[in-house]
Amino acid sequence: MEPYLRALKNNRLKITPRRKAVINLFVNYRMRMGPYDVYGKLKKKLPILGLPTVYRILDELTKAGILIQSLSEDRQLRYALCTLPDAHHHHFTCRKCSKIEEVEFCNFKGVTRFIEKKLNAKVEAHQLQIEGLCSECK
Amino acid sequence: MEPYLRALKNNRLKITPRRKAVINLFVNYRMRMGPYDVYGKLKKKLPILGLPTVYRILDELTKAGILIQSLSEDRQLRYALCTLPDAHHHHFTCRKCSKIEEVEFCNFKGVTRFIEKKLNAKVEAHQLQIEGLCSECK
DNA sequence: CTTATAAATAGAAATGATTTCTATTTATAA
DNA sequence: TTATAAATAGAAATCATTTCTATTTATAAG
Repeated sequence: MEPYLRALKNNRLKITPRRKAVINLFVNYRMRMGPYDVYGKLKKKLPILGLPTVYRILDELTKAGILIQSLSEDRQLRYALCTLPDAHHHHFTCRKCSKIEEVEFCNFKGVTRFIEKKLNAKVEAHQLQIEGLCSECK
Repeated sequence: MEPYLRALKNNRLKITPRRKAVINLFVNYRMRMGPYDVYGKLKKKLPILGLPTVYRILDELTKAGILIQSLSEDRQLRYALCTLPDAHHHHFTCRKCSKIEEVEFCNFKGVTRFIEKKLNAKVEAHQLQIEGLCSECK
């Protein structure tokens, strides 16, 4: 918990009960959740809570490097705790339980070389979504 | 044009003026476009045209393998003509002119091996978005 | 410990993409 | 030519997300 609170401070974000509750939720549920999931789970403990607040907090925590975003199949954003905030990496999402695991491996150089040579283009960014079944669900 | 009309027939889709117009648009504009772009461009020639029709046609043409989908930064779907309907491949999108180019290269095996070994998971699908500047825009 | 201030929040309302629904029209196969 | 299922328009509904405004709160300075 402490490193996350430190991250809040580093990003000039006040430590509020709502933000702490959101972080706690992700620490406890190590899966990806969308704004409405978070809202639903927190509403029990914090009856006075607005959905726009959840949207905003998820966005702020992402900018602070505490959460990462991933696109779900319905094109809505889901969030999960990021434990590798600094290194370039990808994420594996379990299609059954929604668990997110970090993948510290990227062999994107080959594709980049191919594109820059064959298409004579400049590659600026890439985003990889990997899905499947985690060790428990398969 | 003929191969696309054949693809319509193969998918039991009637050859209608609207569908032909959408295909024609993508043949002429070799860039990615969203439903509203398509609607705007076609509305000039076909004043009687509904936006839901455009949404539906784009979806049908995608299922028929005539178009491919790509997610734009705002998480909305964009479409482009697919000239490699059968082979697994990825797409490069120019950030400036929206042109889509097909990338006949995929070195996903390395990542898959890494994940299946390290996480003991089963990889079922991957989706790669590559962006940058095309040869003309860079 | 107060207090001042900017930041954070609730709740209502607006926005905007996408889908649904129903009546009408149309492509096409017989 | 005609019957039929498929396609379409246009209005309306849906639903995620954002904006707005008044109120509350974290926190830094005294």
